[in-house]
Amino acid sequence: MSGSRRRTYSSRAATIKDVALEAGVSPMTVSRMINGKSIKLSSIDKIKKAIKKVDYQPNIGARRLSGGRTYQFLMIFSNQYIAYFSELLIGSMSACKKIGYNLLVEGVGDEESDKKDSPIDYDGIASLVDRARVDGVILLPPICFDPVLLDIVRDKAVPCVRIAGSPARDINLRVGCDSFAAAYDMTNHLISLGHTNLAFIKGPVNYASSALRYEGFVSALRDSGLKLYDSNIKIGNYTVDSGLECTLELLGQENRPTAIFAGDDQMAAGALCAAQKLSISVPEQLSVAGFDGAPISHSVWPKLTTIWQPMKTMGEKSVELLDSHLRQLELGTSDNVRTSMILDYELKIRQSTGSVPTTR
Amino acid sequence: MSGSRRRTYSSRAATIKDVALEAGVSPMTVSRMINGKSIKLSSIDKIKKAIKKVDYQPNIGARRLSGGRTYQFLMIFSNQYIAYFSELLIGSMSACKKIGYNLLVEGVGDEESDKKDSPIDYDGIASLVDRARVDGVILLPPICFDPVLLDIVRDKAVPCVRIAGSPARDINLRVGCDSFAAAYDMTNHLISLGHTNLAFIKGPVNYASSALRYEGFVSALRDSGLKLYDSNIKIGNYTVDSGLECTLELLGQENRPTAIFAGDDQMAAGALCAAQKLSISVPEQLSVAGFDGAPISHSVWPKLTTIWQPMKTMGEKSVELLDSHLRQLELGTSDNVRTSMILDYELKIRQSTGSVPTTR
DNA sequence: TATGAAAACTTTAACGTTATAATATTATTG
DNA sequence: CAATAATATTATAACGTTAAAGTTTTCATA
Repeated sequence: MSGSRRRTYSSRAATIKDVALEAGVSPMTVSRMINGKSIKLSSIDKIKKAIKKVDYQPNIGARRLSGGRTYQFLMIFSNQYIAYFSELLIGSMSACKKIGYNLLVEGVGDEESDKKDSPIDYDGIASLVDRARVDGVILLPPICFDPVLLDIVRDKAVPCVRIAGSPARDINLRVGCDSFAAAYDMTNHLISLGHTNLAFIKGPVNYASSALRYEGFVSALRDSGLKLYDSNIKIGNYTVDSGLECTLELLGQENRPTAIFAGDDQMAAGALCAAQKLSISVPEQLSVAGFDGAPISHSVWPKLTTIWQPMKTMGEKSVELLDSHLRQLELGTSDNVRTSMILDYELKIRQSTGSVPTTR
Repeated sequence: MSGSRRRTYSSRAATIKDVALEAGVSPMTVSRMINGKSIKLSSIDKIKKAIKKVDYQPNIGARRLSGGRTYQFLMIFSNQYIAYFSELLIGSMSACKKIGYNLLVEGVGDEESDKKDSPIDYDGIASLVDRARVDGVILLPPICFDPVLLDIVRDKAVPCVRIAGSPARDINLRVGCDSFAAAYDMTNHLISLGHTNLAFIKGPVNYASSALRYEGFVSALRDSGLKLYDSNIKIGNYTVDSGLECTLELLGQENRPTAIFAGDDQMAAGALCAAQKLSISVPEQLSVAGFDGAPISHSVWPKLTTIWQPMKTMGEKSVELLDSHLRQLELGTSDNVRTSMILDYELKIRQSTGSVPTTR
């Protein structure tokens, strides 16, 4: 009975038993407390103190083994938009660590960004949810718009958070920014610089975010009484190359715009490339704006004026949302769940936008 | 006795017991087999078949609870070089999934890339290794060069893989590319284009990778009998801005180089910015080469000629190396451990390098 | 062939948590 | 205030694996 049987570690981590002993209650009461079940007020205090005193942290292995949960969330991202997710991932991971969860990460789609069609391995995802028995799923854009994937998630009846533009379908957990308002603000920034001939490069048509950003752009123009030329609307696919293509078209036109608002930073970077190719200087002769606040936005020259989104926080919040949702499910408390979280964005004015050229 | 007591899932995952029953041996034999202990040949076959038949996958929670291991690795990266690690991370995660491990991820240093000094929270790391009881640590560059961190890892006696340039100190597990050879090759590529006046932008002096890349450059010059001007060596810090600064200096000189080899892609991107600022066209008037094959290398225009490194594979291999090291430790088999893995790089010739300008 | 040592295997108990069921306490009602 | 209902607590068993100890088999040697 002299201590632990097998552990070779020098020090032993505190267990729930230690807490119980310290607080003078049974281990089960401590467990109930940790899991948010109802507890006598007097006990709550004692247990909290005891937890702090013995520096207790739940053993995830034991929890998983005993309980119905797996204490794992699954984050699904698109291999085509890796840049997007580093910060999100970091945020989610740190939030997971806090609540004693593990985060699985799965990339879907083809890794070559060249290939147009990305055959997603739906069966793979489905079986992953089955085998790994994750307690929740986090869907990153753009796959959070994928109808097949959404159906799978719904069929598996696994809680799911979408990180993205708009509320949609049966999945009601969501973290995002107000894309419409952000695009509206950015457009007004351009208008305030004196631009009257503005162009917009949309993202893929089947992404909800594309539409919202575009609508914000259109609304701002309308509210300022500015005309929107059809020829100033191009459709890209959130890649540098597509931004370059679209911009070449835009700048090759008769009635050339003085400002280009790209639906994301990749395409905005492409726009910069195009301008450079044509020896058009930014921002003197052309203003370029992006969206996302991706790393690339300050790796190019001039640095991109863009809409910065709190990616790390979005990652954190998505985990917290899942967690509170699970608690609600468990307790049977219904309805008063917060299902949607809209976070603040920031309009980052940098060097790629400037006042409208006087002569032309 | 009617089935499981509490699980609410519809189907039950196969356990080691099921395998044992199917194979006609005891669960313990199956366990021993899975953990690489010596087993009779005849049994191996039966058990393998049984595992496949019942579709068995070890329950990580139970393993962790029972055994001495935690089945967790910790990956430590620098917040200042996030772009670096997405692919590495993905590789490591997928390898972890294969061997039933979890991957914790921890960023250190300040997140603002502006700040010059990055106060690393060493105590935080130390306590993380303590509390989380990770079975192994993966150190990404540049923190794999940090002497304090290396000391901590050694003191904790936790197995550690370094992903980086050179073998060093007491930590002998390592995955990387041959930086010297890669830089040598790249330099030869530039020389083969006719350049004779080459410049190099080094990374921070205390990073081993910086030195190796630089040495490769120097050697190639020497082997071709080319002169290396002191004024053509600048020191940056692996950021776009520093690349821009250094390049402005280089191009402001009397004896202006026709090719600039930057120690990494970020600085190479900065070099492109500088050229653009000075209206020097790349590659017509100036060739620029990078190193790493980072995402940014094909987000700029012209696309960067660079040394592509198999980041994803490096991530995978680092996990596999840790795993086999742990097995060796457990079995007591010594010495014949593979401690270092050098992977192939690729010289990606893209648009930022071209033949030496004829007139100047 | 008997003997002992090594190798392969099995039994038992334990890891730390929570589900369930049984018990104790508190609150509510007639 | 007794009786009942509601709430809070506790005891027990189980989750799936592996360490340690005990048992059998295999193999080499006397």
